Amino acid sequence: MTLSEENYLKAIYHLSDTEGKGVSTNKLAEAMETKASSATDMIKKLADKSFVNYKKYQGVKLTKEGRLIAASVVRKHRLWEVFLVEKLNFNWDEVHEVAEQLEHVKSEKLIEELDAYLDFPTVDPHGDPIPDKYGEIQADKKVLLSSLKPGEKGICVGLEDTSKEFLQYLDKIKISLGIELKVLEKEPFDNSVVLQFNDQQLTVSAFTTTNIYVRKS
Amino acid sequence: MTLSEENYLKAIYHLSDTEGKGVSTNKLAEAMETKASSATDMIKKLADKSFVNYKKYQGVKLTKEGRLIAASVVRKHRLWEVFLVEKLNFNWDEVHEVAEQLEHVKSEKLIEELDAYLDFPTVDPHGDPIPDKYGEIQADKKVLLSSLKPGEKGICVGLEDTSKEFLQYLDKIKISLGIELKVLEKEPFDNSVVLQFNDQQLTVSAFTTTNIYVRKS
DNA sequence: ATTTAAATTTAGACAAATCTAAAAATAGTT
DNA sequence: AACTATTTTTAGATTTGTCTAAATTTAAAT
Ligand SMILES: [Mn+2]
Ligand SMILES: [Mn+2]
Ligand SMILES: [Mn+2]
Ligand SMILES: [Mn+2]
Repeated sequence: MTLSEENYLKAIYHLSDTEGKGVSTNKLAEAMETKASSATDMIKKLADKSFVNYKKYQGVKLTKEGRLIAASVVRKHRLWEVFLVEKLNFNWDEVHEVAEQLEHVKSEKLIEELDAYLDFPTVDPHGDPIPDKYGEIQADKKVLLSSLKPGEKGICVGLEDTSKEFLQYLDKIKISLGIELKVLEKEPFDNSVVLQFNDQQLTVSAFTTTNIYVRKS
Repeated sequence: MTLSEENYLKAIYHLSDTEGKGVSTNKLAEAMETKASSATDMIKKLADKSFVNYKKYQGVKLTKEGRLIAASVVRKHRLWEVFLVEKLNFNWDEVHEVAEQLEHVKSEKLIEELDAYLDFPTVDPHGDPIPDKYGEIQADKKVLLSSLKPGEKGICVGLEDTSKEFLQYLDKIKISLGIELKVLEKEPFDNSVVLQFNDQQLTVSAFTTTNIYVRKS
């Protein structure tokens, strides 16, 4: 596995929705910040190695083998993110670039020992689940904050958008994983929401409520 | 800096003796496990970027800038080796291959935080010094075990050969860094040496005594 | 059912890092 | 000093991953 192959498999993994449709060449190229022709080239190579199933013009789907490799890269990425935050004083908006590099280090022992050293975490610093060594993730019944009705409460357990900008915004308004959010009011006009948490009230935009996952409480 | 450029600079760094002579193309190619023609190609590229001084047929020398980059890679390599041994239960003969990968991860914060997390170690698990962030290493007045005369004692502080085989041999005979070795006898015939340590006596070969560094005690 | 637009693939080129084989330079030896 | 052996460089080819531009296929719209 080359670095590039791993990154493409990871991108296909993230773009694969649960429905049966394959990932389109354009979507893949966009995710990889490259051109569609380059994506086509790589798709062919991955298909040759039978990490993906590919029919011309029909998009790609991961094979069982390809999905395992992709999940293993995601596992490493997220374990390293935990390490950076828990042990090396990184903030949650600083870990991604470094984890992008660390996820490609090859050593079975390294990742298993790291997992143990971190006490077998199940989620990364952004609330995303960490696949086990067989590529399995235990699904969490989380819902978007925007789905809560006024009066309902939920614990913040994850994010849809994990961009640096959004993470820094959440830092600023003091929303972090584990915090309990109560929906006080919804403004039908623009779908903004008044939240209560930490003994304060704050109005947030529809963007914010559709990018935060909660477990109802 | 590409991965390949970093590895070549590191190889030149390790091959540079204190005398003024440059590193020969053949020596460099051998160290990189590649062909001389490939080494020449890379030397030209590094010279273009002024990381080395190069005159055809005269070998290469690192410039100040090249030496700093090489030292930084060595610093990362050795810090990661410490991490693997101290935190992740690696043995000293298992760390090198993984450190070869980790040394190329780019993040100023990562390496400085790792350094602090490890409590600013000065040597790696094999006793090799860790350059500081400016590429400086404080030289240790260590001598080869073979230079001790019968009756003299020394603390084991480093190794010349850090191959897996030698490390595993040292594990087997229970010699590790920090242990005190006393030379009881030298056999002129084959330069084998009778050592006393840990309340036991053991005869070791000339190879062993010329690949262990001690600080006289 | 054509025509137009969008998505996708192909063809050909390029940079990085490597190789083999051949040429050139240096070092060692008579 | 001339010849030989070794070292080093050059020339040309190869692989990987990328690009642009053109051709092809599919989807959408008359
Ligand atoms: Mn990430
Ligand atoms: Mn994450
Ligand atoms: Mn090492
Ligand atoms: Mn070492």
